[in-house]
Amino acid sequence: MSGTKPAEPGKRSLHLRILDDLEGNILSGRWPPGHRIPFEHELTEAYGCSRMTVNKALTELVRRGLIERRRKSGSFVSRPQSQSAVMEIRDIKAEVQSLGALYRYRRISRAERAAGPAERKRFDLAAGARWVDVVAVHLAGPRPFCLEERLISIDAVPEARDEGFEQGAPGPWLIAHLPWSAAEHRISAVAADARVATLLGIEPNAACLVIERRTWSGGATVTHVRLTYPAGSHELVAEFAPSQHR
Amino acid sequence: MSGTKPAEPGKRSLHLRILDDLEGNILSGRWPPGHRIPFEHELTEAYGCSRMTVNKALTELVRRGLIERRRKSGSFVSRPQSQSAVMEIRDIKAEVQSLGALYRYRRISRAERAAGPAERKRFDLAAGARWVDVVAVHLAGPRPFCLEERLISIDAVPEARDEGFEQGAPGPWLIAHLPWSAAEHRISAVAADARVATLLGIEPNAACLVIERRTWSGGATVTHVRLTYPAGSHELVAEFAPSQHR
DNA sequence: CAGTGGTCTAGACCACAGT
DNA sequence: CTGTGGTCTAGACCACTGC
Repeated sequence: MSGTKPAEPGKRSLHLRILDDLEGNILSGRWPPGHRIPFEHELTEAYGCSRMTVNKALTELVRRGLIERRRKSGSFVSRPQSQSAVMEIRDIKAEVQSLGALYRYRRISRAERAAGPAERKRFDLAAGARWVDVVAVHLAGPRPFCLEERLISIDAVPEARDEGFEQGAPGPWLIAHLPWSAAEHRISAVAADARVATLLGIEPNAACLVIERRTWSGGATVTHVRLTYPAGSHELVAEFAPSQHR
Repeated sequence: MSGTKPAEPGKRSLHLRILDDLEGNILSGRWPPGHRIPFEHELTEAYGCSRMTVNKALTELVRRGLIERRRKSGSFVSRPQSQSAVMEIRDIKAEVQSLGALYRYRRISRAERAAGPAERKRFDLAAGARWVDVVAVHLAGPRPFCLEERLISIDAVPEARDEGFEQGAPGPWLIAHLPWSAAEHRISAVAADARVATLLGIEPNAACLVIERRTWSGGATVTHVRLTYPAGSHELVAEFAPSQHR
């Protein structure tokens, strides 16, 4: 009377198929943040399986941070957490303030322009793609702390057209306007060129830490940011403990 | 007839307790890599619960990479994978070779010495703790690629006493001799001082990327390494996609 | 109070790898 | 063939929370 559904040959197990389906709906944006996903008993019916099976998929989505669950209310698509939970790249404002310094933000320039051919290739953009191109400096007290060079795809985030980014940095603004996305970080050291040295108030050729983050969703780049920190002002820390059940 | 064990108040759920117990045995080293952990039916008996419950804990251990399971044979403690699966910090040799260059390794010095007071404090070491202190250069073709400054705790890895590290780098050697451990990375940019500049064949004050990795197990630091790359020779890449079921 | 998720059971069939 | 893990079922009781 029990022990059925032995997983047909060549097929992934049922709970993985359910997981893929749900995750697909979330990552594609079909189910935006805040959306209530079907109840367990509804999924049970839809897939013709027992509750434990759908529960396994839903539990995994919780672990991945894609949904949050509340008794009596249901399960809801989470809002993407700031940047990346893996490598703690926090909000620059919070970082400066945690150093005990006064945080200030100064926009240097903002332009709207077409993506060049090299950019289109590097960032998987369609022909005719356009950027909002922002340059800004984050300050800790009197000293420049970090130079931000930001590109935002107008196709992906059309609201960026109406934003001057004069008062607030693009990063926090984007978090509220971005769908679920993947990110890639590149971290390197460079010698400051003349322009960067001027903007950061350091000597030309001084050592800098550069963090580039490319964020994309559904194949195309959504935003790209290059953060340049004078040597010594910033350290990236990542801890990899084998376990940390919150 | 069913529906028992409602999780006593104040207690974590049973599968989490089982998970903690097993994980404790692995991370403490009581169950070394390769050790066969109890079969599901044995755990079922030991905890007086159903198979699904122990399976939930074991499945989570697989997900965390702490065990591997083979039908008919059982479940075994995994060997710690090279460095960190999260941030791809690969073997330096492999990295150089993937650039198409000839890899060479040159040990500069090796010493055995007591840890200083500052080190003991920073690294949670007992009084009288001793290091094996190795300095070496990794080369890509004719050019220095990376400077390695390595400390190995003799208490944690006594076999290091018998190793000269003249032929092979400490990193690969350690992977075979280390128990499960946690790691913390610090990434920063620095200007090369005179000594580093000489060893790497670059100008003094040239920009360098520095990766420091501290590895510890059971409270005390096992090894600490500082890798210094000339700017441009090395980039750290980390991708954070929301999903990647292997 | 009622509906949802959180957890658990006591089985079951199957695939797979050692013997 | 046998023993292990992989998966699934059809229930169950409980805790929490919104109404």
